Amino acid sequence: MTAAEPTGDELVEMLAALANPLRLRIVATLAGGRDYVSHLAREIGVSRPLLHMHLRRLEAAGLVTGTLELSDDGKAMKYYEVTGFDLRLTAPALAEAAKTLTRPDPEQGPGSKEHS
Amino acid sequence: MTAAEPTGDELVEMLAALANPLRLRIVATLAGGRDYVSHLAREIGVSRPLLHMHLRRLEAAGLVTGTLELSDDGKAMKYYEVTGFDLRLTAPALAEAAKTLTRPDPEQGPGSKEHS
DNA sequence: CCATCCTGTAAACACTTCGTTACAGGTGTA
DNA sequence: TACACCTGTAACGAAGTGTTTACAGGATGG
Repeated sequence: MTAAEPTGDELVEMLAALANPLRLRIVATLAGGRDYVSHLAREIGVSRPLLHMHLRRLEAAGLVTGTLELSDDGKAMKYYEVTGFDLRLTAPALAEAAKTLTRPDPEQGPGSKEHS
Repeated sequence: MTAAEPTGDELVEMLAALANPLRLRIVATLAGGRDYVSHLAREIGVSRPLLHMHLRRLEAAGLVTGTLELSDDGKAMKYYEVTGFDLRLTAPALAEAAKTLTRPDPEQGPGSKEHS
């Protein structure tokens, strides 16, 4: 497997996703086995809408994946599980990743607010 | 040396410090050698006050260290350099770190806004 | 039909973060 | 004196983030 190194932008997104106590706990809990949203919310002790938002961020960063499945009694249940990520954070590694950063300063889409 | 694993809270702080394009670039630049604030600001292309703020965050997270030195012509110059951090981010490692999390939900200081 | 379980999303608010501008001081040199 | 460096910090606005509450639907079982 040996996942390819992420780009600078992807790395920032991953780090931002993990840089939150609640999201860190979500990943930690999922590391113990897959689970569906409502149950996971009860397990951790947060509201479902809140968990839903955090899971979206974690999934966007590629740290977890969700699959919609049907239970025996026909309910639609979304199961999440952790991906096999493996990041190494050292100064040289970060220097390498920084080479592929595309947004050093917040630049928005073209044609929005050009001055003279 | 083999730095001891940080606590969950410390890990979150480190990740939050690195989860920013500009700060990532700062660490990347310092990985190439120590530098003082004003020069580093010109190098990267940001204002000094802004760089100052980011350096404080990086230092608070233990990723860089700053030392105030006197140059040959007597100017006070603050040199920053990266520390020898080495973090491994995997699901099991995060699960281990999450055990030492002390702030699952944002709790602010006491006596601020108690209701009846 | 009503209750209970699952999903998703939008509105509103508090709070933090990011960035600029402006100011404070220090030293050494023309 | 004025200028060119260096440091630090406070004030302010813009933008992003985290959280709650409320609402939308679909499927099963009494």
